[in-house]
Amino acid sequence: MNPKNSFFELPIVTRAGQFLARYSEKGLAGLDFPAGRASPRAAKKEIVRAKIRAWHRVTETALKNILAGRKPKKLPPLDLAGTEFQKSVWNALRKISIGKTKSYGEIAEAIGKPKAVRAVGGACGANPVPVLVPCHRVLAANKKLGGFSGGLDWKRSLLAREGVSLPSAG
DNA sequence: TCCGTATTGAACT
DNA sequence: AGTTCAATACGGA
Repeated sequence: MNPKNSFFELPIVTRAGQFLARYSEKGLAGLDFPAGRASPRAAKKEIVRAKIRAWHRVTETALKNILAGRKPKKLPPLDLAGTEFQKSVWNALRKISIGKTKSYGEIAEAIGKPKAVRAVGGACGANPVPVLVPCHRVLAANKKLGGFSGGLDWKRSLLAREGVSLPSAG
């Protein structure tokens, strides 16, 4: 009985595809982009606690709101596994509101380590809960896209949904 | 300890 | 305008 394996994975079906939310006993621990294939292993036989079902409802609503370009009223509790540095970065990311962007350098300054720009990029890539923790709102200094673990198409798409216009070829 | 990284800014062509 | 290079902080092996 590994506590590590006791994650609950539940699908979230949106217009943009089927996301996969992963919950620990403490809250939302991960969110995966649609993988192209609907993973049936998400539907487990295990009894999902009412607690987690409630979180899942909140997650679903929040995710759909963001995909529609609206600010979610409520987020589920987050159980993000990471170092203190990463958590401080993710916390800073959550302060970026819908439709706004910041650069990696600005995030680095926000957490009091202005030189740690590259490390900030690393922490963004390690973000277990994209979209809800808006790692996609971080651009490079010259408004270039930078990178995105879910694929640059997703980053572009998410920003477009929030009304952010990119200077890409324009 | 060494290597890679979703950076950045400056120098060079 | 595109390319290369060094600086820098952090995480994984």
